[in-house]
Amino acid sequence: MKFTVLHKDKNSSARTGIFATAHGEIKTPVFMPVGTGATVKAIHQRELAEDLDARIILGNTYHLYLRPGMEILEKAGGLHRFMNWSRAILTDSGGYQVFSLSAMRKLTSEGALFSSHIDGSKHMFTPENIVDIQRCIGADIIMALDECAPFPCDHRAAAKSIELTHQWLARGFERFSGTKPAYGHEQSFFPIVQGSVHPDLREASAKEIWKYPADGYAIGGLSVGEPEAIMYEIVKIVTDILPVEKPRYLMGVGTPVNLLESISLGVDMFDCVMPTRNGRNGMLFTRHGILNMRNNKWKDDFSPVDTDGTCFADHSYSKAYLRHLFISGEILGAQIASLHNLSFYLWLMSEARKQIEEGNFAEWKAVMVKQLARRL
RNA sequence: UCCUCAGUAGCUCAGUUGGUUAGAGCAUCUGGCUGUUAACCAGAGGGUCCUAAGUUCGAGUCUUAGCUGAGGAG
Repeated sequence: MKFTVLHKDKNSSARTGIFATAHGEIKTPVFMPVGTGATVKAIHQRELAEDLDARIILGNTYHLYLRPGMEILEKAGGLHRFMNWSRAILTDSGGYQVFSLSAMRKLTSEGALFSSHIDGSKHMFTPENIVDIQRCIGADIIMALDECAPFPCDHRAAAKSIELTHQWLARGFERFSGTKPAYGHEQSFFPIVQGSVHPDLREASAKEIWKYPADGYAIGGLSVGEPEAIMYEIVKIVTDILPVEKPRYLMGVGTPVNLLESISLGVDMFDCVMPTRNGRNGMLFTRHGILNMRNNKWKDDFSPVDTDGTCFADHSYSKAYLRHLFISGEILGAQIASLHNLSFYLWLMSEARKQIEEGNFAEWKAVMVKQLARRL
C-alpha cells in the first residue's frame, strides 16, 4: 500500500496525504468510523458510502473472532463480502480488549488468555494467531497485538509492558511476513507504539517499531484517562520520531478538538467510538459546540438539527423531533444522531485537509477549537 | 342501608411484633461516555403516608369517626 504526502503545513507538522489500498484511496487526515462487530452501530452501509462517503472503517478482531467466528467469515469470503462493504477495513488486533476486558484475561509469555464476555469460553490470543485471524477477516490493515497499559502506570510497569509489546511485535511481524493474503488483495501490517506517559519509553518504543518495515505506524495507549496536555506531549514525541513518509495512526482518539490538535502534531489517521456511542446516547457534536439532545430546552425548538450540517438528516428533522425520539427511546434517534456525528467528524477532516492545502490550518484550528468546546 | 377491601412520590407499589432522616421501579431533570462487554452508566429533584381525634415516651403501622374508590349483600 502506498502513502503519498501531498501538502505540508508551514506552521505545524500537519500534512495531507493519500493512502492507496486495495479497496480504494483514502485522503488523510482521515477519521475511521468504528464498526466493531461487522457494523457501524445504527448506520447502514449505504449511508456509510453514499451519505458519509467514508473510505475506511474499523472492525475488531476479538469481537469478530467470537461472533460470527472465523468459520463463518471464511465461508463468506471475508468481512468485506460478509458485510457488503467494498471499501477499506482496518481491524484492531484485540490489544485494546487486553486492556478493557482485563478482569477476564490472563497474560502469559505465549499471549493473552481470554474468557469470552459472551459465554465465558476460554480463548488464547497470540501475536501469531491474531495475524492469522486478521488475514482471514481480510482486513486491508492488520494491527499488531499490543498491550495497552492502563493510566496511571509507573515507569517500571510501563517498561515491562513495552518489552512485552515489542516481543509480540517481533513475533507478529514474522508471522505476517511469512503468510499470504487470504483473498488475493494486499494486506498491510501496522506496528503500535506504547510506553504509557513516559517520554523516554515512548521514544524507545517509537525507535523500536520503526525497525520493522511497514505501511504505517500506530500510536496506542493514549486517551485512557491521562490529562490531554500529556497526551499531546506524547503524541509529539512519537510523531517527531516516526518516518514522515508513512501514515501515523492515533488509536482511539478522540474528541473533535483532540483530532485537530493531533493533526497539527502530524497524525494522519484516527478512530473513535465517540461519534457513534455518544450519538446513541443523545449527544451531538457540531462546529458550534456540543448539544445534549435529551435536554428539556429543545422540546419546542423546531429549528433544524444542525443548520450547518452536511448530511440530509441535519436539515430533514427538528431538534424538538430528535429530542422526542430520544426521550421516547425510539431507535431512529440513535440513527439520526450517529449519522449526524459521523457526518460532522468526516466534514471536520475534509475541512482540515482543505485548510492545510490552502495554508490556513493554524488560524482555522484556533477558531474551531474555541467553538468546539462550547456547550449549546 | 349494611359488609369487605383499599387509600404512602407524577404513575405502579414495598414498608416486619409500633422504634434513627419513609423506600423501590418507572417517569422527570441533569451529568458522563475516547483502538465499543455501552440504544449505556451515574447523580439529583420530588412526600400534609386521605382527613380529624385518640392511645403511646414514640404512629405510615394500633383505636374511633369521617371522606374517597373498588367489590359484594339486600
